[in-house]
Amino acid sequence: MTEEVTVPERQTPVSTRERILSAAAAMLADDPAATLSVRAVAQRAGVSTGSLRHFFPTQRDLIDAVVAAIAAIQPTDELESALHDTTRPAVERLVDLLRGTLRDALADESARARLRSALAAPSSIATDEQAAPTLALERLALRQIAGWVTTLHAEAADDSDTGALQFDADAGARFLGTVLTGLVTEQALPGALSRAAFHDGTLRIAATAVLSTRR
Amino acid sequence: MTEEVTVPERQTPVSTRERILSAAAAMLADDPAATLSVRAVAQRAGVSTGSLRHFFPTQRDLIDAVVAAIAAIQPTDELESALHDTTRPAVERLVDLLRGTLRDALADESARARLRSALAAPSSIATDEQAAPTLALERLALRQIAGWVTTLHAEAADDSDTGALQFDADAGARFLGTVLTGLVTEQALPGALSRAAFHDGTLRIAATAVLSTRR
DNA sequence: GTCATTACTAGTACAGTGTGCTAGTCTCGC
DNA sequence: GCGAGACTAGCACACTGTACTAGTAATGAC
Repeated sequence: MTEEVTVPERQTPVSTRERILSAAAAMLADDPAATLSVRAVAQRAGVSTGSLRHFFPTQRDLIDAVVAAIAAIQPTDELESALHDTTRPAVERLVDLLRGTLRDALADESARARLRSALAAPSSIATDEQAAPTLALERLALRQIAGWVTTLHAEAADDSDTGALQFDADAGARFLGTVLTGLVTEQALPGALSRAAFHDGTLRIAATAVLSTRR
Repeated sequence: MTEEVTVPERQTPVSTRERILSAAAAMLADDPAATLSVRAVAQRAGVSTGSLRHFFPTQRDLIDAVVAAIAAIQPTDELESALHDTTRPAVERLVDLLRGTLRDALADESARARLRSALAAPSSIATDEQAAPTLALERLALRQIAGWVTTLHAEAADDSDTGALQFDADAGARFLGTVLTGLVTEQALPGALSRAAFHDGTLRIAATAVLSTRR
């Protein structure tokens, strides 16, 4: 019998499920473009693939759970407070929010490394299945931007004409996301200094475009 | 055509490369979301994976070649002629031009490689001196876009109010360039397939924004 | 108490993926 | 002839997701 150990450890101090989720989240933090392969997550969590598959029968289930967990933690920036400062034009506020997002992205030292690793991925064609983590996180970010756009657009439409028929906040958010991606990429390219001066102009054009979709 | 057969068949009636490409194109026609796995394409083309890999060392090369072949059906030069096709809305024409530019950029493997290597540079701070080539090429592209914008904007301002005070074509071109950069980058990231559907929407927002700078 | 049902863990097996590698064939220039 | 290079074929490796079985621990019924 021996029973030399494990008396308290026997009953999972942290549940296996928790360990799996936190391992997956850590991997996603290391590399947002990670595929979150079942085996890799299980190994990092220190459990077997069988255990993992008991809680998450399919990879999709795992990814959904991880993204949901991350989404639950999402804190609200102080930038958000500027969102409702109605003393300033809506476009200016949106530009501020975008500028803040851009600044955060550029300030992150590892951002460029992650972008590079994503681009250097061996098979970056990747089926949509493999891209699921990336897409899910992207959707999360876009949802936040879409929230800003919806708020500001409703407000703008309020003090002008009724307008804004069939306004598509998702398309606007996606558009703004693309603009930010472009700015981040350009900033990682040579000659960044001479381009930085144009950021505000570009952001203003983009913000104006999204907030004046009436017509 | 009496002699309907086989005289030239002895020596690869259709080159292996052609067969591979047409097989891949056929598979893409069957299912636009097909993954185009190396083995599946080789089997459908009736060649071995080794042969396929001789012509297309990597899956990326294969897909690029297929996309390029499909894209080649519609040459770019005629896009320019569409610039002055006043029967169509200016925004539509600008979207077409941008779409063509984007397509060319995506089909160009060396463009991706350059983007990757530029981002991989350890300290990409790089003085503006070193960045001279990059900036020169960029200026060239932006000048072309600025030309389009100027032409189309002048036309649009013509049939509406005088407007367009202090219109800045350079800022608009730079903005459009950033959008294109963003799209190219996103397309190199995982999940590109599911994002491609939004390209037109994003380009249309951008084009509209640039061409309606009056106020 | 015993015992059965359930929850969980571990590990293996299979089919599929991209890519590296070697060995063979074939054709062309000398 | 014959050597060099283009081409072809196929296997091996390291991955991937998932199905599957076997074993262990906890829980509840009786």
